[in-house]
Amino acid sequence: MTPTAQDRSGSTLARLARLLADDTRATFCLALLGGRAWTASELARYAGVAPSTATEHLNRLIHGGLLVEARQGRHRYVQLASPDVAQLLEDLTSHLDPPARPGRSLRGATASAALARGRTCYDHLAGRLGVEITDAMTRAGLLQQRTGFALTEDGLAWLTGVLKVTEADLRDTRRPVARACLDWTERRPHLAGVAGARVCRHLMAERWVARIGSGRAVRVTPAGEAALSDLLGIDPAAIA
Amino acid sequence: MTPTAQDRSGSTLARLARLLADDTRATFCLALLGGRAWTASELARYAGVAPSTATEHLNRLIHGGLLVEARQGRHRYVQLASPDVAQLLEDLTSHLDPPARPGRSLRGATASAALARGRTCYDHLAGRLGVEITDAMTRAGLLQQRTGFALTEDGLAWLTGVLKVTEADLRDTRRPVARACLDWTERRPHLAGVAGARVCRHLMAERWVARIGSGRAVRVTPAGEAALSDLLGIDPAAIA
DNA sequence: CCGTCGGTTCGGCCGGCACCGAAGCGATGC
DNA sequence: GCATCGCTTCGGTGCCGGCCGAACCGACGG
Repeated sequence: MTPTAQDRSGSTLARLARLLADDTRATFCLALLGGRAWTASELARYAGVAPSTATEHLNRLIHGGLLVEARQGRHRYVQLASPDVAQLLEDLTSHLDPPARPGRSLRGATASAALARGRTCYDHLAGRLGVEITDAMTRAGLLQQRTGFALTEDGLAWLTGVLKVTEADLRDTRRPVARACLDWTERRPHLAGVAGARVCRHLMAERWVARIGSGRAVRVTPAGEAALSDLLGIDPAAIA
Repeated sequence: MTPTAQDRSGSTLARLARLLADDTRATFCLALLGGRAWTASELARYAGVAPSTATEHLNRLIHGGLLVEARQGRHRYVQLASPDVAQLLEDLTSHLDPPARPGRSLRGATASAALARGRTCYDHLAGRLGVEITDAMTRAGLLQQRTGFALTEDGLAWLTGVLKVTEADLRDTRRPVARACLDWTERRPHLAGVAGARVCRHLMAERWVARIGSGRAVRVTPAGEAALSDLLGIDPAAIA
């Protein structure tokens, strides 16, 4: 026990936690976890606070390094500062209490059902869709989760061959190639990291999955159902 | 944008963050991240608050599910509730600002130097020692970090053969066998998960590493230097 | 050029909460 | 038995920060 020599890290941890310790700011961050940039007033309306209140919160989040802004004309666009921040938020949400299934109103129920079915998690896919793709890749021997979480050699070849991802594109960033992201609704791991981002980008580019409205939710297109069934043997019913 | 249908998750995230959003509570949690159980007054003295204040904080942390208590006579021992909570704290600390090298007083400098050299991170090893072991295992082909983070087949055999860990002991828990834990001082990944815990337990049991005092810091014994050099080819100078 | 709109600044209000000291309580030890 | 010790409970205090509305500013559009 070192009475006086306690490292100053407790207070820096507290400072970080304080940024997320408010309902409104937490709501902002989770909305931004979808990966898109939002304007200040969009967020204000979404969270149900006055514009002036939203301004103060955004200032704190930006100053704290969680968000970055891009001003365009009279608009102030904000988004998560980096994949690092996105991972931080994923980590936190994966430790939250059970998702609380019900869903009160019909609107709420259908909206959260859509999120549970498929959504973006910053730059990769999550929800039942994300888990299903991960499981299919594991069954196909492209991914192994027995002694950790990593692509196999076949998986690496699949990414470069089938998805046309270059080796350099996978490698020269400081992020891990593949990591597990624990799904908040499914309580199961799904593929994140650079590989997860590339899979998501490819599926979006081919229009196999598309965003629903402006939120985080995504749906699989008819062409996507066929392609996923073809590429990974995913039963369309599993992701319907 | 769904004005009213925002999922209630923002407020549960905020509730979790609020538990860590206070200097004193954060200091408690980081102290407990060492893995040992502390009494209430130890923590109070360590954080520099009155016993009554510590009681209130502990109640909140326990009620919030981060800590569990064990009462023995007039003592109240607390520790982290689960490896899950430990991982949550690791995740958070790995996203903190740079460690701020200096270290003002001599006492503070030597104490934090000891922590940087080697420490426990709940149930596995961290600091330069943890990173060095991880790197050595990677060089020896026991671990691969190229396409993710996982033990190799050789690594699995090494654990069961050399470290006498049974397959069942590695498998039948819900935790991943191997995962990366980003080191706060080194900014590099080191081995966590069940495998990390077993390596740490084995090294402690053989008295190759030993705790320094009652905190998180550990040191390598002379026997440990020889064993690590022998088993993994680690240069004693690298972990001195 | 003036109206509108997105965003910001400022003042003021209010609730929550971190802290302490004093008093109380059960366990321990002499 | 009494003194001590670890912990808890309870009042009281003070501060921090989340919220709003009103006024303001700059960008845009007719």
